[in-house]
Order: sequence, then C-alpha cells, then structure tokens
Amino acid sequence: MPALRKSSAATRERLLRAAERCFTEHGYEGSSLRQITRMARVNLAAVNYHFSSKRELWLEMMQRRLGPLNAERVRLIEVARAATPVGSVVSLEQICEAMVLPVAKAFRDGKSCNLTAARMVGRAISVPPALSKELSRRSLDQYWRVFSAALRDALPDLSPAEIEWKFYFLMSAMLGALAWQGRQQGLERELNTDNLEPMLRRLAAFIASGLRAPMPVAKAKV
Amino acid sequence: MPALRKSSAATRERLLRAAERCFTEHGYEGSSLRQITRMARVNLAAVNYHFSSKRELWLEMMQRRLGPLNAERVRLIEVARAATPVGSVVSLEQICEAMVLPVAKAFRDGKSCNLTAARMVGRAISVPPALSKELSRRSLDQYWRVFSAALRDALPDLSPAEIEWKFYFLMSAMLGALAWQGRQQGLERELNTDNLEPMLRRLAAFIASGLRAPMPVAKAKV
DNA sequence: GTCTATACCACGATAGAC
DNA sequence: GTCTATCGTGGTATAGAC
Repeated sequence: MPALRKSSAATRERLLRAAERCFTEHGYEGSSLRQITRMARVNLAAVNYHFSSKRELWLEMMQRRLGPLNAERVRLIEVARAATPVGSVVSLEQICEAMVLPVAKAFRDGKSCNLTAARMVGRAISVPPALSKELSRRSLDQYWRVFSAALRDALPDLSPAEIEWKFYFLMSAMLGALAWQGRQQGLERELNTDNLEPMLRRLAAFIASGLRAPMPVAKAKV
Repeated sequence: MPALRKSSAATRERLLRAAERCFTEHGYEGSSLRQITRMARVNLAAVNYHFSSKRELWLEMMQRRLGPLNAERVRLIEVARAATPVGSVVSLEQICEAMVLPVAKAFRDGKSCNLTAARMVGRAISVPPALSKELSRRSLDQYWRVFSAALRDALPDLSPAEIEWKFYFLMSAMLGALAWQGRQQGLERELNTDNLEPMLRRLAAFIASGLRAPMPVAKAKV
C-alpha cells in the first residue's frame, strides 16, 4: 500500500465518530451529511470519497461496533460449551445471556458504558428496511450459524423453521427493547449506565423463557 | 357542518389508500409525496391541505388502522374477563392472544387478510424514532391502561416498573416479528395469508412464556 | 372550502479543478 | 486527497383559480 499523502485515516475516523453521535441522536434520515461533516470538521465530499455514500457510512459505522459484539457473543457460547460436561448441552439461559449481556460489555469506554453505541444497536431497527437487511447480511449471518447450532442443541425437538421463528422473536425483543428505552409514557427514565445491565438481565430471562415455550399447533379460528 | 362544495373526503381517502400502499412497500423516507400524490391522482399540494405534512399523513394513516385493532384487543380482554369466575383472573396466555391475534383479524378484506395493512403495523418500528413515539402517544397510551391492568392482575407479584419492562419486550417482539417477516437469510418465505396466523400463535406463546419468567435479581459481573 | 401551479430551500450525489 | 460548484429530487409554503 502506498504512503498516504495526508491524514486519510484520521478523516475516516472523525467521520465515523461524528456519524455515531449524529445517527444515534437524530436517526438515519434525520441526520444530514452536511450536519455530520460539519461536526467532523471535514468537507462534505469527504463522505463520498471515503465511504462512497451515506448508506455505506452508516453500514461501516454499524459493522465496526457489531464485530466485537458478535465476537464476544460467540466467545461466551464457546466458553459455556467448554465448561459443559460431555453428553450435556449449553442451557437456553446461558445462550440468551451470551446473546444479550455483551451489549453492556462490548461498549465500555474505560469504566462506564458508551451508551451512544449501545443505543445505536437498538436504533438499527429504525432505519430503512433495505439498510437493516443489508447490515444483517454483513454482520449477523455468520454469527447466526454459531447461535442456531447452540439453539438446536438446546431445543432438539424443534424443527429448523421453528428455531428460526424463535430467533426472530428473540432479536426483535432485544433490538426493540434497546431502541425503546425511555420512549413509553410512564416509564420516563432514560437508558443509563446503571440500569442498562439489569434491563439486559430481565430481557435475557424473558427471551429464555419464550424460547422454551412449546410451539402451539395452528387452530382454525381466532 | 356546511355542505362540501367538492369531494374533499374522496381526495383524503384516495391519499390515505395510496399512502398505505406506498409507505408499506417502500418505507417512510423511501416514499415521496410526489409518488404518493401521483398514485392517488391528486395534486401535490393536496397533502399539505388535507394533512399539513408528510408526517401527519403517515400518522393519520396509522391511527386509522390501529384504532380498530386496539378496540378489538380491548374487547377480547373484556370478553375473557367476563368469562372468568370471580376470584380468578384472565390468564397470561389469554392476554397475549388478545394482544397478538387481532393483527390477523382486524385487517380482513372480505375473506382474506389485507397483508399490506398487517405489514404496515410492523413497519411502524422502522420509521424515524420521533414518529413512532408520537404514534405511540396517540394510539397506544390509552390502550396501555387496559392492558397493564390485566397484566397486573395476572402477575400480582411484579412491581409496576417490571410490568412495564415486560410490556416493552412484548411489544418489541411483536412489532419486530411482523416487520422482519422474510427478511432473514434462510427463511425466505414472505408473509402471506396462510402463514400469518400460525406465526401470530407462535408469537403469543413466546410472549406469554416470557412474561411468566421470573425477573432475575441484578448481579455484579457479566 | 377545495384544488392547482409554482417557487423555495435542504438534501445526497458527483464532476472536475487543485 | 481535498475542495468547490452544481445537478436532480425531496418536503414544504403560498398565491390565486374555481
């Protein structure tokens, strides 16, 4: 690779940081490239040069965060599997905690959690559908194999289709819970460092119990 | 009310119908007012005259669908309560089915389900956060009172805050499941009239079991 | 009161100079 | 690599016809 004439990497990094703040605070279409580049103190056209489009800027910003998060999830599942006696399997509760709890851990800046990043993950559900679908393709599909394998072991009676349905519900509940923090009337408290992890533990318990629930047979009438 | 000189109501209705098709198919920011007004065969400025903005057009379109849906949910809960012996309460399973199953029922056009409308409900999670928050304020808050009262009766040991957390998880799983239909790799089948109701039954079972799960006490370390 | 034509400004994107 | 200028399209506002 040839030597860079100027601080190209620094410009990229400043853009990614500004994008994290902007997108998390104002949403995808609520954030303009002019606003982001002003905050990053770079030229408007720099976005197109470094990322080719607003869409790719968002995707790279998300992938940078989801990479370590998913790596930690896989690591926790493998640690649990290594600690499991032969003939036994990793429990649903362990799987769900591996899925949910790293959200608090992966985004630590020093002692406290980077809430902007954590919230960002939940907000991934509030972008144009084509965008979140592409993000899922890039950052979740490879992880899905590990996770569904653990689920199949823990739920040997369920068909692959039923596993996938439950995985949908699980992911939806998790992203929605992160995104909806403090948005409902009555529950005014915002997401903060102190209540993030207890919320995630409640969520993991909710999901684990839901996964264990028997699948109902279809009936004719509502 | 004075007599209308022209077909104001017809213009409104055509705009709402076109908006349903457009917003559901292309998402909120993926649908332009020029596209919607062309489809409705009305002038661009008609949106501003009848709804004052794109935002309000979307909100009115959603409220028109969520009204009957929530009315049916409340009706089902009250029917279940009426059929419950004194000293007993409506079960979690009944509550969850009342919450979830009307999605299939409320959107019937004649014999089959209007899938555009059903999908629209799920897509409400993929709009700018400020929009879905406003929709929740207008269409869900009044319903929340009935629903949380039933939940409190079914789960007398939980604090109001814990009830609200679980309601978050419930709503997130439901909206996400509707929105995510057919978007994951591996599960390619699209939402259709035949598989909507079985999916909703699976979802209701998932949620009911999750709601019943004991809330974990917070621990120190992940 | 209802509808139309049109102007306005902000947006994302890009070409080409430096 | 960076910047300026510019293009097409978006939501919105308004003046005026009917």
